[in-house]
Amino acid sequence: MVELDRCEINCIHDEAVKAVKEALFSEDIAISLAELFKALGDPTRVKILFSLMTRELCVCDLAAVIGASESAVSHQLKILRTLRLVKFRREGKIMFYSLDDDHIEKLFAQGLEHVTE
Amino acid sequence: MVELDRCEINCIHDEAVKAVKEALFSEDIAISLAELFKALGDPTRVKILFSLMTRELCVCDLAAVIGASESAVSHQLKILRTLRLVKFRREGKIMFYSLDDDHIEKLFAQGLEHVTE
DNA sequence: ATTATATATGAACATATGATCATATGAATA
DNA sequence: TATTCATATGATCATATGTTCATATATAAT
Repeated sequence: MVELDRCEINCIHDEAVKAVKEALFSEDIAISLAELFKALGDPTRVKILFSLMTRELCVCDLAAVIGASESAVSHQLKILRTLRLVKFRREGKIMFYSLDDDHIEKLFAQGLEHVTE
Repeated sequence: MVELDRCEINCIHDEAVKAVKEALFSEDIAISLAELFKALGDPTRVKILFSLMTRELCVCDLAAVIGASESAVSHQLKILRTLRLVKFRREGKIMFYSLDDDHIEKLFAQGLEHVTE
């Protein structure tokens, strides 16, 4: 608040701030977006999601593929489920997980472009 | 390790694990990808980046637009700079920040699709 | 019914993160 | 060159995060 006052007098470019503020999406959307990206922001979850891009897998297989404990994988799957990034179906004792939609593929493709360029 | 042994006997679908393991990218890439997404996984940084999609802005303007302290913005800009998500140019005392490439726009577009559907 | 198996969940712990405050830097101006 | 201003940085602290271990649940098999 105090800083805003000082700033308005000295440095702020008023029209720029006003214009950008109007274009800025809502707090809610910013938080949702951040939550989505945060879910993708962990190596274990990245590996889980990338593994599921090939085919559906059970928790045990996922753990073996990415080299993590089944408990750790299960915990991370819960986060991915909450954000509707993965879905699952039960077959007896086994839960098969798969990607919930194709957004992840596209996000990964974009992300890889940035990372590998 | 112990769990792997137990698992191999009981639950693992060997060919599936083998196939997916081969398709899986390297540990390094997984970590880089996670770092990129993690950088996008914070409301303050999301707002900064989205603001910069409209036009270049100085630290002071950014702080005013998103309603955060200039110090907080500066700290976050450092993270974004490290990951080559933003670039900057100096004009006297003022630093103007802008997006470093167009990947962020595409990532945001994809992310918004998921979040708002 | 009892046991085994696949997965889920809760508690605990170490580490990471983001904001704030104080201070430092670097450029313009008096 | 002394001061002011815009930004950067370091320290600190409260909170969040991810793993592990122990335990619970749900299904299948005996």
